[in-house]
Amino acid sequence: MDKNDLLPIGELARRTGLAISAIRFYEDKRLIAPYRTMGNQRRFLRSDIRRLSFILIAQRLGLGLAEIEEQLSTLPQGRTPTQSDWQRISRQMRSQIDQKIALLSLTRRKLDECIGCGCLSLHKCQLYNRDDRAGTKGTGPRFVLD
Amino acid sequence: MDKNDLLPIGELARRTGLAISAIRFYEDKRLIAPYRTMGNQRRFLRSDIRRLSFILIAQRLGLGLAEIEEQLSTLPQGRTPTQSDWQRISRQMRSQIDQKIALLSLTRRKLDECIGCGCLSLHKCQLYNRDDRAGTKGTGPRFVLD
DNA sequence: GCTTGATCTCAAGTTACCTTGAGGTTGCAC
DNA sequence: GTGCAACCTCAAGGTAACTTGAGATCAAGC
Repeated sequence: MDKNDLLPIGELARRTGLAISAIRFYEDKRLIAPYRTMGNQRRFLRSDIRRLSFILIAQRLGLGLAEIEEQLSTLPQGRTPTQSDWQRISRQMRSQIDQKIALLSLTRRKLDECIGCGCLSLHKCQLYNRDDRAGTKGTGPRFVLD
Repeated sequence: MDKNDLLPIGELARRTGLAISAIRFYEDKRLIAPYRTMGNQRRFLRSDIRRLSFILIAQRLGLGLAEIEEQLSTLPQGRTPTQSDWQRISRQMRSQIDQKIALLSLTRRKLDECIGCGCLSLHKCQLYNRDDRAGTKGTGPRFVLD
């Protein structure tokens, strides 16, 4: 492996837009595992740029670092991930986006149904009606959202 | 105003599924402003259930409590919000959902373009290519995402 | 070989969003 | 009028995702 292929942390930070502290933090959380020089400085692979890209994208989709770690842990250890490794993980992300869109569409539909009466209950006004009927007994609606 | 229309905090918690501590916390953050009994206990309006519903829904859409407070502050003070007050605010929420869906669709489209090569850069592989060409000078791509 | 910018570790701080606990008070039913 | 569940305040703790600061070390050019 060519030495020029290894990036110091500052370079990686510049390339990804992340703060150096954030990258170190991610290492702490096992999202990334750089080599070390004899002097204990971190050296990253080029492919780590993509790894960090993945983290940024996945975060945007609302995943927590723990979940992201889970996804990343399916990448091969010891070697730079191949194109098809990334493809596999990209496709999974795509289906997560699909799910998110579906959920939002559902929420929108429910909301539309409620705009008519302004109840905001997301339950076809059941909550609203129940309140109006002064129903104080029974467990009542515990969760406004599914 | 009928006394029976006022709910103690425990009741509100039961009805919304929120923890009592969370409701008190929201009061702290000025998201809700209950009356007090002479003995200093909180008493909520029925319409506060909807207020809390709104908070829960808006949070799901990714709004922070501060932003939610901003929306809620447009509700009339001193009186129970009317149907059309809630309608106005619901419609605004709807457009926020629309925006969110649009953003996700865009992300999905970009991702699709990238799955072909597995680069994950969301920039039509520019990042990937640049790396492969060992371009170490220039500022380089600072932000992987828009 | 020396200087200087980049890097290191480790502890503590930050913001958002709450929960938990201690210690005390209220209010309703009997 | 008493008991006890439900309520109160205030301070501190918890988690996620980082940042900041102190004090020390590394690496690369001159």
